[in-house]
Amino acid sequence: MGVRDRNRAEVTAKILEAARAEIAERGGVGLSMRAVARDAGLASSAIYRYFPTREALLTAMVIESYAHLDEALRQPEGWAALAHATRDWARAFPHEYQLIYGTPIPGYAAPPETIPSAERVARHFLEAVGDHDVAGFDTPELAEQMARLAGEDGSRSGAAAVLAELAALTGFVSLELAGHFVGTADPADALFQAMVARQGRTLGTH
Amino acid sequence: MGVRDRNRAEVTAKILEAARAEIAERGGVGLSMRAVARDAGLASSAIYRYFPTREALLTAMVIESYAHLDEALRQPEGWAALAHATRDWARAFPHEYQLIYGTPIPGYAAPPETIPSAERVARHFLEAVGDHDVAGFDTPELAEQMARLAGEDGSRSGAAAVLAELAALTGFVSLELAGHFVGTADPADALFQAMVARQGRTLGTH
DNA sequence: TGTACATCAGTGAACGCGCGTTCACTGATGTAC
DNA sequence: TGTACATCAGTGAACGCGCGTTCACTGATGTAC
Repeated sequence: MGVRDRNRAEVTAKILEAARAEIAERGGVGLSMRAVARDAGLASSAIYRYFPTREALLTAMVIESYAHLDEALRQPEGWAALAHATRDWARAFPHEYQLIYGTPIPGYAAPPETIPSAERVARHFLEAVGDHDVAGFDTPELAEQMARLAGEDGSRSGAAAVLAELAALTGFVSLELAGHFVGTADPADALFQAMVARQGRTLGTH
Repeated sequence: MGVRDRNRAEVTAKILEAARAEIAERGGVGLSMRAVARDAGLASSAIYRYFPTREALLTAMVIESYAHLDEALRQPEGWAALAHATRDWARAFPHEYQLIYGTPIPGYAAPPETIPSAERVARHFLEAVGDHDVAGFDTPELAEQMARLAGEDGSRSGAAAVLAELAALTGFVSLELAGHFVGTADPADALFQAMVARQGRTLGTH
C-alpha cells in the first residue's frame, strides 16, 4: 500500500468523521457537501474525489449509522435489554437515529446496498425471540412473507411479531424525540418500561 | 365585514391551499415562502402580510394537518377502525402525516398552540378504549402523569396504554412509508392487520 | 354626503447567503521500460 | 537505477440556482368629522 492509498484512506476517514459531526448537529437533511469539505479541511471541490454526489455520502452515513447502532446492540441480551439499548442510543445520537428510522430525506432514497446493514440490526431482535411461535401472527400470508427473514428453522410468526414490535419500539422513540410526550408521559421512562414489558408478554420472552 | 376583510380571508385561504399543495409535493422541510407565494399568485414579499415568518406558516400547516386527520377519524368507531383510518389517511397524505408525526423539521419546533390539535386526534383513540383499566400500565408514576389526560372518570392505565399503542401505530406507518418493510412485510397489510388485532387484545377492546 | 387622513395589501428590487457540481489547471505519486 | 509518461489529489474560480426577509413605494379601502 503506497503513500497514495494510505492518504486516500486517511482523507476518507476525515470526511466521514466531518459528515458524522455535521449530521449530529444539523441532521441528515442539512448535510451539505460544502460544509463537510470545510470541516474536513478541504476545498469544496475536493470532496468529489471521494464521494461523487451528496447521495453517495448520505448512503455512506446511513450505513455507518446502522453499524453504529449494531455495535450498541452487541452486549445487551434479551428483548428488554435490546429495547432499552436502542432507546438510549437514539437519545444519545438522535440525528443518526432519525437518519435511519426517521422521515426519508426529500430527494434521497436509501439504495438497496443499505438493506444488509438494516437487517443486521434487526437480527439482534430476531435472535432474542428465538424460534418459538407468536399467537396472532401465524397467518399463511405472513408465513410466506417471512420465509426468507426467518430462515430454515426460525419461526415465521415470531419474525412477523418482531417486525411489528420493532415498529412499536421505533415509533415510541420517534415520538419521544419529537417531544410528543411532553405534557403527558414526561419523562417517558415509565411508559417505555410498561411498553417493553408488554412487548415481552406479546413475544413470550420474559 | 368590508371588502378588505373578505379579501383577506380569501387570500389567506389561497395561501394555505398553496402551502398544502407544496407540502404534499415536497414535504414540510421543503416548504418555501417564495414557492408558496408563487403558487398563490402573489409577489414573494406579499406573503409576509399574512404570515410573518416561515415558522408561522409551518405552524398553520401543522394545525391544518391535525385537523385534517381529525376529520378522517370522525366516522370510524373502535380501535381497529381508527387504526385503519389513520394508516389510510397517512398513505393518502404521506407528507401531511410526516409533518405531524415524522422527524421534526430542523430549525422548527412546533409551538404549544399545536398541542390542542394533537390532543383532539388522540381523543378518538382514548374514547375507543373507554374507561377500563389495562394491565401492566397501572403503575403509580403513570397514574400521576396520565391524570390530566384521563380526566376525572377516565382510566389512567387505559390512557397510558393508548399512548403506547399510538406510538406503535405511528411507528408502523412511519416504517411503512419509509419503505422499511420492502423485502419482508410487503405489502404490509397482513402485518398491519395482525398488529392491530394484537393491540385490541392488549387494550381489551375486541 | 363629502372631504382629509390613516391604514393596509401588494409590488419589485435588493441584500446577503449557501448550495451542488463542473472545469481547467498544478504538482505529486505511480508504472513501464 | 533512471527516465518518460500516465494517473491521481487537490485547488480556486465559476455557473446557475433558490432561499428568507426587508424596504420604499403606490393605490385602494376604511374612518372620523
